[in-house]
Amino acid sequence: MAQDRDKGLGLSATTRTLPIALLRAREAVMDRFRPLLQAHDISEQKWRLLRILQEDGALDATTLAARACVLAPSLTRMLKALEARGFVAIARDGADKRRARISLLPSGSAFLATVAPSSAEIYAEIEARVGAGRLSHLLDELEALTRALDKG
Amino acid sequence: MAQDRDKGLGLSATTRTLPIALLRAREAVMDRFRPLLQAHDISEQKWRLLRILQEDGALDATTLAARACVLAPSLTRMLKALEARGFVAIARDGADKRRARISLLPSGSAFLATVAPSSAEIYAEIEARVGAGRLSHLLDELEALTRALDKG
DNA sequence: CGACTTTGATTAACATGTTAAACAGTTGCG
DNA sequence: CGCAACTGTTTAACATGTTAATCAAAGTCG
Repeated sequence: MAQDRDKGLGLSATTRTLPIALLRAREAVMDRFRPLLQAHDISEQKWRLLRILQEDGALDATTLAARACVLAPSLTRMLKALEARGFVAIARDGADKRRARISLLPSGSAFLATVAPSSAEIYAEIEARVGAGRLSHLLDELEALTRALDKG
Repeated sequence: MAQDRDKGLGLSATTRTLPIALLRAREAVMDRFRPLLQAHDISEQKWRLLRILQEDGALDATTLAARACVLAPSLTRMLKALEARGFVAIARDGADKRRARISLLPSGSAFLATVAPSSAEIYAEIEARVGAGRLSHLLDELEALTRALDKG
């Protein structure tokens, strides 16, 4: 939109650019969750891995990395930690021995069950603050944006 | 929204949660900018610092960190690199010697001018793909979300 | 079959995120 | 004034992001 642009460089005002607006919004959201995750000694990224595994079942490393939005090297390191904690198992695929098959162990599942209620509570608080309809609409728009940019 | 919830833990589907949706959207956007920033040997975060300084003028470290969404320790390290490259100057405030005053140098300004056209071009491509009205609306909603969560 | 390419995962090296601690400068108050 | 609390920045230590390089296992093609 023309009114978002400055005169000098043809760039939008920083508050009206997707990279910064998305970053600030995400920080505002995560600030609400960080105390909970910290209390349970789990990072935001590892929590994401557990959530994806719980939702999709066992996955190979590449798929898990893509769904959780982490890069392969980060995944390797985090999986070691989650394995050491007894939350996941890492096995080699029988058919293709390059592939790692990551699965959620019972104690990982139990951990999810422990933290989930507080997490849902925080999310409900956010939903109440923003408005359920508005939040749902925003998620739709974010999904549309992602799809519009993802390929092509 | 009820249909976003699973039966087991009371958590929303990962694709319908703000943290992951915002992360994926941001990744999709940044994937478009990364090649440009890489070609000019500047990180996404340092580019943000330069943009904020250009927009707001000289700032103290705390304010700059808040606007650019970086933490103080990261800022310290990045400013050293930007100072070494001749893009910014770091001076002590006269009145309060604890405060660092960060200002954009001419060569930093020139660098911004060099990269800006390509950046604007990429942003225009995104705008065309998503739709200008839709994008503007999304930015409004993101700003509203951030404000709704930022304090209280 | 054997050399070449490709693929999935890991390792390496460095930048940034993140929390806690240190440190100097400032403020408040007896 | 002098000491205690506080503030802005830096340092330290470790986790994660990021790219390039490595490695083993599959696939390709002669």
